Amino acid sequence: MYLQLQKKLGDHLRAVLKEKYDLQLEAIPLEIPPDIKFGELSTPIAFELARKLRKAPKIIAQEIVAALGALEGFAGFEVAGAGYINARLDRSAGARSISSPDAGSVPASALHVLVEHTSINPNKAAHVGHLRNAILGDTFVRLLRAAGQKVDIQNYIDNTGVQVADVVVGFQHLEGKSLADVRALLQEIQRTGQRIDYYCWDLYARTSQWYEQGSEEENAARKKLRYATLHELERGSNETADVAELISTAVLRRHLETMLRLDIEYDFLPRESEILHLKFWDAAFEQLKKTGVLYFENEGKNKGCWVMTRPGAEVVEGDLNEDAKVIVRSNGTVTYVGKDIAYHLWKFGLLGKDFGYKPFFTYPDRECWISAENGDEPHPHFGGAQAIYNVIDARQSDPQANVIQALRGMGHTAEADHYTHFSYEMVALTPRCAVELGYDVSAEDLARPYIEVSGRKGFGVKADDLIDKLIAATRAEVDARQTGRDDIERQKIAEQIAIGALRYFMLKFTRNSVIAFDFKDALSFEGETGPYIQYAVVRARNIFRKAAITPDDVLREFAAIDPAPYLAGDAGEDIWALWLRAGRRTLVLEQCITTSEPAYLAKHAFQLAQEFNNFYHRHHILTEEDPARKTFLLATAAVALRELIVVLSWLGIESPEAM
RNA sequence: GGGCGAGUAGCUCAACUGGAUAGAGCACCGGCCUUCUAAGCCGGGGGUUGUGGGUUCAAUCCCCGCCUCGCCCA
Repeated sequence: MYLQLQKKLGDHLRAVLKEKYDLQLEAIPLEIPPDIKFGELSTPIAFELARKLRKAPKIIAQEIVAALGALEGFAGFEVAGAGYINARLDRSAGARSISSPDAGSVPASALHVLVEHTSINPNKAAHVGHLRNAILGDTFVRLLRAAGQKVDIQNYIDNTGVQVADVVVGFQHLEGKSLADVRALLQEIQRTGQRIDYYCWDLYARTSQWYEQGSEEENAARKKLRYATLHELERGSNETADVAELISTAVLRRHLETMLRLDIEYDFLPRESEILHLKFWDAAFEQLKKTGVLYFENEGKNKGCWVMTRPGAEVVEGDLNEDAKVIVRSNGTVTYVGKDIAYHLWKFGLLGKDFGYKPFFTYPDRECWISAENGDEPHPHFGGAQAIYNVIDARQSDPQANVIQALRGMGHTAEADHYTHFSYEMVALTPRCAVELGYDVSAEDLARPYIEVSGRKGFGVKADDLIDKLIAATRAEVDARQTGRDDIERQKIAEQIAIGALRYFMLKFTRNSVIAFDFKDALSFEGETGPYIQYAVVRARNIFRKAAITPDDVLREFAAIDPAPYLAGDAGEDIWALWLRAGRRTLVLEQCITTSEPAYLAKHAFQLAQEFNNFYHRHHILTEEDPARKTFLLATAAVALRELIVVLSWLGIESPEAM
């Protein structure tokens, strides 16, 4: 409702300014005033025009208001303060619009987008940092889909990188295991219900330490082993690569299981191994050379390398650019950014090559595919998107900028413009949390506000441990409250609340704020949390259950009464504020998408719940004696309930039947 | 050394991207369960927005300098 009215007022203002002052303005600032007493929409446009028109803002505002006349949906316009123009809505019409069944619907967009998120190295268990990535990515997918876009979800798997190599070194050289031994171990772990990703978590940390624990000669030999292993993985078709394939695939399955607990699914898992073996790079290299993005360096420290100019760098023609980004090293190996350019050409359908596809993981309602050298037929096709979002932490902004720069340099301007590095800050642990987990914390680290999680050190909170802990905590609460429900019902409610708490916790912070993780905050179910919002849903549902009427029926009855008397004056102010908030959903959705910031929707959900709780406390519905007023109050609850459920679902949070 | 991000209430964070009296949660203090579930509601204290300048009718937000912290690149 808000979004349409805002656009309508903006168009009308633009027309009035054109007519009256012959001014063509592209964007007219429209905002929601800090207090309802200033109306529902306002604009400070008169201040902006004061200089141009050489008149006092107040005079301009008065002239504009006089010229605005009447506009459908609005009750009137007025000048306030030093020159604000405030708009008052027609509250009855507003409430009608918000209560209608198709309120907040958006037209389908033709845009085909690709969101990549999660992308955990398949050599260890997922930790809290990965949870932030996956929850942000999954939520953003839901928002794009809510806006009518067609979205493919990809989870890129670096199965031939140094991290997987390290854990393979651990299996082969620290534990002395053969391919057959590893296979047997996997079966044993499966049989006994253990978690291979947990096993690797410890082994990876041990291996990382092992590289530095020996004498100088030993360490040098170990590092050599590390790179020899890495090269075996990249080459493929050897026992070491087979061990890596077994382990990384098993760990990947565990990651998908972990994420499924949070209701996070994927469509396609492109792997580094196929990017290498299907020679994506060779195709990209030709294009990069042809377009002049890459050039061969003949002198300086990058002599013998293929390099590209960094974004924003000022380069003087003919001068040596020592700061250039190396894409192909002098020994002929390709850097990570080089492979990434090839992969991103594929994402936009510009590479001229495709993956093979095989089914990998079955969800209740669909299949998740994985890349393969020789795929199955038939298969769905991925890639060739018009816009992409890469959910990758802020530390990768440099390489991401390089990939965008390369696309732009190759002439793919539209693609570069629709390439979004959806960046976010890391999740760190508070020193207190680290101590609580039993880690050795140096005095220096104890003084810091937070300590970075490190897979190499085995330092962090594993995702499944956190989820388990959350469910145990919510289960204890549910057991105390829901004495009339059986075990299965209680467990389901406990899981819904636990996941709601976790997802909300990861979404309430804006992306560029570092989360200093602490169990006390993450396990909190009061105040600005997921469970607080879920509780508001349950309260609303209880009203309808006790009243033995459905929200839909109430809204049909509501269509027959005039809400004006209940929304007018000071008495109606707080209820009208709740209706207004309910009418703001698409406005917030649009804001979230244009800024790639799901936190705004999380905040909106909380404020909606807060206003509903306030309303719930102030107006006792079931004992209301005036039937028309009762219908009005029930309709208010129905609208709040509908909005809460929709908004929570966009956040990937379920709305429990009871709490 | 270069680049990016951050610094707001005791703590954790917002502030619709330059607008009206800088807001929430937690913590603390005091009230409210015979009512549609208290995972809730109401009230209270708490601020020189790191710092010095500048632009503007208007700056937490933009520009410049400085101080802290974090992360990348070399």
